Amino acid sequence: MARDWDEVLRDQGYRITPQRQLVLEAVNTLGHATPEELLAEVQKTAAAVNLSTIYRTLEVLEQVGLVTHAHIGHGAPTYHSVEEDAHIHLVCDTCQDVQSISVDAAELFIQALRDKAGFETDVSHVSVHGQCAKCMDRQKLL
Amino acid sequence: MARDWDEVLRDQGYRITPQRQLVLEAVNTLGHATPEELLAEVQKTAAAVNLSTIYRTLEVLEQVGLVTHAHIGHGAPTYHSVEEDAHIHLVCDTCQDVQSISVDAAELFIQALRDKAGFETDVSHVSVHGQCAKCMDRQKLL
DNA sequence: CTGACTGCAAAAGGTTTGCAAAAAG
DNA sequence: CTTTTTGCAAACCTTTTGCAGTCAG
Repeated sequence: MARDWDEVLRDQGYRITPQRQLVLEAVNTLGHATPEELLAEVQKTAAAVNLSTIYRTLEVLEQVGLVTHAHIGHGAPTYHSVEEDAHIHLVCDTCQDVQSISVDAAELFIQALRDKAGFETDVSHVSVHGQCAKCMDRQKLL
Repeated sequence: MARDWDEVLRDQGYRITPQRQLVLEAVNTLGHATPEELLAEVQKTAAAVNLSTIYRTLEVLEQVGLVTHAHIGHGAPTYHSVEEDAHIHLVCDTCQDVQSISVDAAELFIQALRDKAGFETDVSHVSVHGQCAKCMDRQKLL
């Protein structure tokens, strides 16, 4: 779990700093989180850390492959640990709820994209907009 | 093509204004466009139109079902005519290129989401991030 | 006429940048 | 000691909002 994340950074010429460690831990702790939420989490331990450091750190962590992000709706992106199970976001455009499902459901689809377009999908980065079961039901009642 | 778009608006209690007509025409003309691009297009005809009108108009047009939007990457969303063929966006995270493919490739996937999660996908709103064929090749050369 | 719609300017949200000080190796 | 990284403040970009005037019906 707590891999040699510092190795990964060092190998790419990056330095090890408490800020980077804290951001990475926050991503792992929160599972899904926006930069703002990560800031709050990090500041529980180190109140002096700045938002711009969060952004710069996430950029680095993403570059070396320790985290990924996905765009869920209009607002801020959410960041995930790479160690987490890959998942797909289903975003309900009516109630704004987000549910995660296993990537299994998309296996064939992803294969099709690879075959047809030579496109290599970043599985953890897929978000599908639509309407969730709850909101579908609610609509039927009208 | 030039349907009774005014009917659609009127039926929902909205008024017909030149701005709404121009924005709708711009969406149809441009195919894919961000609010800013739509503004530019509209201003070719009516220079006084304001950006906030574009936003408010798009909201209305989307509500009555005359346009849809999809999130492509970090930046601004792009709007499409509903009359256009539904398509899925493949966004390359390396070169930022966007290609559109037919929704056929996703039929089974969408069916799976419906079965497993009761989730009704808004097909024209799906964007898939990853790496395009060109960038995959380029990477192999290194 | 009356309420919906627009333009304008200001605010809000999210992200980026320049710079000097601090810290890593 | 050199170079990266950080904190801070300001800039930036996109979107939203309040308000007074305008226009569609």
